Amino acid sequence: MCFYTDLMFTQSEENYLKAIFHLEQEGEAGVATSNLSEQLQAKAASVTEMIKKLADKNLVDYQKYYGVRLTENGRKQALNIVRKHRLWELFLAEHLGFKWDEVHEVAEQLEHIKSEKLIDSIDKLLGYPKNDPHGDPIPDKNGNLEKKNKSLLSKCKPGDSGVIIGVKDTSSSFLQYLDKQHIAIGTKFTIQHKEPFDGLLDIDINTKQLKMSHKMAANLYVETNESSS
Amino acid sequence: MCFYTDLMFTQSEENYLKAIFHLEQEGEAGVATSNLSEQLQAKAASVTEMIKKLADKNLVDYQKYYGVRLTENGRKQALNIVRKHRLWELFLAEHLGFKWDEVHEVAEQLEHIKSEKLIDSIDKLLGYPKNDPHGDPIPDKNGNLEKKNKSLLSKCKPGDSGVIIGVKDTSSSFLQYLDKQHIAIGTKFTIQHKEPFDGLLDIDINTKQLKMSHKMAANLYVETNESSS
DNA sequence: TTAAATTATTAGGTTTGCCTAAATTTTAAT
DNA sequence: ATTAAAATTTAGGCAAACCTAATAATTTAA
Repeated sequence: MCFYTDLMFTQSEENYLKAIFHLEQEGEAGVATSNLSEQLQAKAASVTEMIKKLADKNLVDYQKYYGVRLTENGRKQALNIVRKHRLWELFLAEHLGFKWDEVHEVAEQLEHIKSEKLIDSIDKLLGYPKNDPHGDPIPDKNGNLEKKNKSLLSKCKPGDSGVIIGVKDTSSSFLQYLDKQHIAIGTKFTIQHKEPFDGLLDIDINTKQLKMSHKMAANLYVETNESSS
Repeated sequence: MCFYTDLMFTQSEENYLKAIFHLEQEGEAGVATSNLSEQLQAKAASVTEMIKKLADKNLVDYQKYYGVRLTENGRKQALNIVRKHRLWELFLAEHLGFKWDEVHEVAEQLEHIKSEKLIDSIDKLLGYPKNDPHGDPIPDKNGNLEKKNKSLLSKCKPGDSGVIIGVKDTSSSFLQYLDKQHIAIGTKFTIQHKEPFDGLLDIDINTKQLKMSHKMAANLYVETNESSS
């Protein structure tokens, strides 16, 4: 029984909306079938099929062969799912002792629970938080998403200092690697030296001096007070 | 990806297991297709079909035309779902301010989330509780279900006193009616008089004298110190 | 600019879980 | 004991969401 004029969506539809949203965030205007196919671990043919369904429901604009974009309504729905996902992640971390590399998988399931009261209560319990355990912003109830101007640590220059505010790669292996190095959201750093050849950084972090690979730096979002130069 | 030799079940399969479990509790040895059909709001033909699938997976013993019973493994799985349902109900009530008539619907969804760590954490957070908000016992991790000897208030005789320990009907309307009368789990009572004609009770409850219909009394589980008679 | 390679779509299948209608078995009543 | 009623199962379909294989459009590169 569904009392809403506002339709409800299947888990699969929700996953598509979320995937399109994330790929749009990555820059492309017009998300390609192949990218969705990869993101969703489904064959391209399946993606085309679902895209058509979403287009029929006015959740996406679709032009054959030229990819897909969220409509305003589609974006609103996607943001709501992202909101739920990130709130659940934070709940798991803060109230149930999950580590930041453990929250994603379970949140993938919890995000599909249909109860406005439930998610609003979780939001309240958490104190209307702004960011999830990976530093990603949590959309508010109205779909407003804070757009912090974050940059990648790999773009910083010697002399720059700042704070880690997020991770790009959220894989368990990367997050556990960060744990091992005691790097977390909020950790402060100063760049001492950057090797021109391979981008290897000498970086002050946690009162220690560390050699950080370019690959690692390219997966850390930072907020900097740029050095005067 | 499923790492368990122990299979995982679809939501629908889980709902069937749970429904069979509940109907077995109601007494019948051999749950009828028609009862499952009613409980699950599905047509009898659909039930027969699913029963066969569960029988193939050794979750139920099935004899055509003579109903279905859980196997030992089926019972174990059913208890696990019941456990999750009741823990979620209590979590919603205790940590998110849900009223006892609001918890069931959401728990119906949450019970299907697949994460042992999640439910164990909730269990721990709640302090390994023994009962859900309706007074029903919560199976432990090993599938042990406390079997309290509860009886119905409607079976009590004048002079009996005791405590409300559970509700049989868990519909919103009944639960809200109880709220209105300030009757809850733990509420004490003494029966003053019982009308032979229609079972209407004069009952001391909440320091007030109340007329309680037989129908209402037949939906309240109690623990009594029977009057010496 | 045209052919080859890549990408996307269509066509036709599969599985799950539901349905209706028809056939069968059990149960109840005379 | 027989028949009518009720319950159950079988048979055949449908929609969702996936798949493979074949076809078509676009892009790239010679």
